Amino acid sequence: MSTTVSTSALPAAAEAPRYDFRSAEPRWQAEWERRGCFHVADVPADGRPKYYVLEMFPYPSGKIHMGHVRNYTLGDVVARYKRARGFSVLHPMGWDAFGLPAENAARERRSHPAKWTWDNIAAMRGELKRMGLSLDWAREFATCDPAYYGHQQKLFLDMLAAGLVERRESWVNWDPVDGTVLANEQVIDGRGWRSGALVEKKQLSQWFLKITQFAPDLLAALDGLDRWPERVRVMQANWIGRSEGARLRFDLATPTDGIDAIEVYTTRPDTLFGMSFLAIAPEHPLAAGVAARDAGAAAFIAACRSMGTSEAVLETQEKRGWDTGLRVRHPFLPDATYPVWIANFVLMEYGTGAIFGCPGHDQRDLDFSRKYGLSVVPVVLPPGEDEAGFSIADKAYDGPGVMINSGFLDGLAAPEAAKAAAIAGLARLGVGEGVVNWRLRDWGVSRQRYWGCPIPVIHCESCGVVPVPAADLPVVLPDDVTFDRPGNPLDHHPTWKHVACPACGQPARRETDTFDTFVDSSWYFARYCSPHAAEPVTLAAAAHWMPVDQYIGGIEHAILHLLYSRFFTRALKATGHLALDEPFAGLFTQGMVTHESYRGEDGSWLYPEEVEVRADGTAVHRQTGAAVTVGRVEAMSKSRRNTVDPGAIIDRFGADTARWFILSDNPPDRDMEWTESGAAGAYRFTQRLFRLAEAVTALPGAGEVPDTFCPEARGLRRATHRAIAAVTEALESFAFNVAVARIYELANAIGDAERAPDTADLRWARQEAVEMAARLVAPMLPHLAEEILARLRPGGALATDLPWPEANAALAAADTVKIAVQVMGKLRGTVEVTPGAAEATVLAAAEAEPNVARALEGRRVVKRIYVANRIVNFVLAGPA
RNA sequence: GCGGGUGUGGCGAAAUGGUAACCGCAGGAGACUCAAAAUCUCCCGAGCUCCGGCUCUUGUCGGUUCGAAUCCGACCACCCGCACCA
Repeated sequence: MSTTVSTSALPAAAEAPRYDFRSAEPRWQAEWERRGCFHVADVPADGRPKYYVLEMFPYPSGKIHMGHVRNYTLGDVVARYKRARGFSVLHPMGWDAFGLPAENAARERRSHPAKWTWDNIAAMRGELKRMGLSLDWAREFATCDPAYYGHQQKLFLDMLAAGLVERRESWVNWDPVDGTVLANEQVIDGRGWRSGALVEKKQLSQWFLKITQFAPDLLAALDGLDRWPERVRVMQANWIGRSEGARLRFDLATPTDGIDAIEVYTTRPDTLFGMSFLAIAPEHPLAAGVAARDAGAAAFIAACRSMGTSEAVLETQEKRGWDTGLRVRHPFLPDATYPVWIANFVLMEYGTGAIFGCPGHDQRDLDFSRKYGLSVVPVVLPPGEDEAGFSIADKAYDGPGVMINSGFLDGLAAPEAAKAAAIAGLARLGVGEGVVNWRLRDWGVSRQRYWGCPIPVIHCESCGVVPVPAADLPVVLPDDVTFDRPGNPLDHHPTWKHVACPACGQPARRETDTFDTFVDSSWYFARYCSPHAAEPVTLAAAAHWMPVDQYIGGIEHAILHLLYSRFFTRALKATGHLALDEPFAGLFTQGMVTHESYRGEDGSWLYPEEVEVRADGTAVHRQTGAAVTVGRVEAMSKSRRNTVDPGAIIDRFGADTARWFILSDNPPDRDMEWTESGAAGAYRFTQRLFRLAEAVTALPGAGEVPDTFCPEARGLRRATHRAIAAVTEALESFAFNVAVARIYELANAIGDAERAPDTADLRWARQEAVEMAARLVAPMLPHLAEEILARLRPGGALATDLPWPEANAALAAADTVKIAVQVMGKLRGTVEVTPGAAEATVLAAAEAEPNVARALEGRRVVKRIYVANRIVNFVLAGPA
């Protein structure tokens, strides 16, 4: 016989639970709203210290998912806890509302992106409100509202005036069928993800925000972000990618097409004497000239261009090249010349788009040289090798050593000393210099889309690019657009783009590109400080609330969103809109929510609610009874159908249960597995806590604090005050699962006290314990906490408004402590003594413990270790 | 390849130099019940046991220490990020 642990084991609606969350949760949500509990002013005058809690705002897809529930639960616990600790807490919510899904929906369902988006927002707002989050809803905004994006246009124009914006040509992935630019991740196997058309590399004029201008500071300031996860800082540092090297010029033996030299960037100028070729990127200007004369070169370049940019292709791609026939002179060896190749592994976007090849000490260069029979000269001798016997086989050596075969560098230590000498040598000759290079590139923000913030400029034939005058902002998206043909609807609109030039009044053309949606999310945290202000950011409000004290979201935003926001904050400072550099003082990255996946006999994915999982781990289809294969536990995804709908969970168990299970399961930075049994267990606890509380509230009041307490009452008070201390510590350190465990212990202690004889002092202690339990769970189970406190103290303060309880250390202290007694590090017994007992007393008791005494018998004790209130260890002489 | 992380009962985990496994989930036994659900009680790392205890156990091997899940070194496995970055 197998029992089920599936949804059928859940309480039927017919049996009324004693704690009726269905009536309590909406009732308390309405009460909080009525009292304005979570509302704060833009610039508060109440003198309380501020705390800004922010969770990454959601994209309005139409439904919240478990990842949202986890994210907003974590943030809400922090917000409610900090509020109880006396902070004035800013905890806002809004919508990251621009983006492609709205346009796709428009194409597929003939629904307008605006309507689709606002409908989704309304639906998701309702779902979020059911979670009982302590949000200041008066601050809500959506980035697709001109009231928001108009300010964004102003910020852009100010950045433009400050020289932080540039218009320039750049290579993009172009989908010729959809008539739009694709992001790298939208190119799959060289084809557009939606049209399936072969993607072309095309040069387009695009707007760039000059994030590279801040690269040094964005890197250096990472050190100060001590409340950020180490791995996020490492990821950002890698992304910014600082490297030290040299830029140097190689003169062409014969100038060609008016070009007489090639500039190269290298991090290893010390290996210059090991050079055997020079390679340029297929997009390098010199390559175009070569291709014009050499059909083979032209064909090679064309092949590289169609190769695609996907990682999989790059990874497996063989190193290939084309000899241009040109030769360059070596800066240090005027008589030596080297061939110039076009190579598929040289990137135009990094460094100068040209490298010198040193096959002895770079694996790529070695692979290339072996393929085309180029020379390999070792110039760094590894420690312990002798010069005569050392040669390079199929493994380049990139470690430290001593310079050989390198003229004036011979004998120097590689890489550092030799690098410095080589750079000095290049500088002396006037052909190169030491430089710092960055991997970070400027941020291209132009998108050929409708559903985004219009870029507020006008193109005039005579005046060039003219900013839209501030008085004409916002530049509002037209409503009457069609999606019946490919390309950007803004560009197709009959009238929208035709305007008079603000400078000369002649007919001109509006910019029809819109911003990358990452722009929208790069300053929303600042707008929350004064969401209704006439200016984008109010300095006084931002000065009060910024930075965000605790930011919470997914690790998937570790680089782009967080880096862009850090850049934007600096850019806003440079344009006078903000007065700080770092937007997020503390960052927490949560793990994903996962679930088992299920497949039917025909291999199709099944939703969890279609499946009945038996206790032995096998599963069947609920309707058909057919066998179901239980698959891996994976991140919830629609395609695998291993999703659980938060709305359904809240219907069945209530918001508190969903919150409690999410918090209790494991540490919040790890992936958690959503299970039906775990959710049911959390539900049982909410009922149990309510029942324990009700048993106490049903008793007559216990009155004044008793003078003395019986041992049971003392024990309960000890459990209560220990729980206060432990839960406080756990919440401070984001160890919510530990906080939950300590609350279970307190509940167990309350349950034990129920079975002890009912004395007045125990009754008092039980009331104290129940009250404290309610206040300790309030950040996690806010509705249940209110319900319990309202019964315990009718007409009293809301749990939401009570200060955080203080533990009484004297009450938490134990009457006796159990001390472990070890002999040679092995546990042989325990002794119970009063806390702080004299060392001699404890040692005597330890030696007298029968099992310890037996272990000590006939042996000489050479050392007695005593750690107060913890442990005794006897060290014996000689062998056993 | 480089960088970061993780590894503890059947499962999620706790303990960050001092009695390994708190708390929960799953499981087992019992109470209540005509019965079930709910609830409550007890058991629950492995092996041995003369029932006093003993031995083993935190990925593996070594080291430091009176004492190591915890600190150090080497290795193994898995996860994540980055990458022809010159």
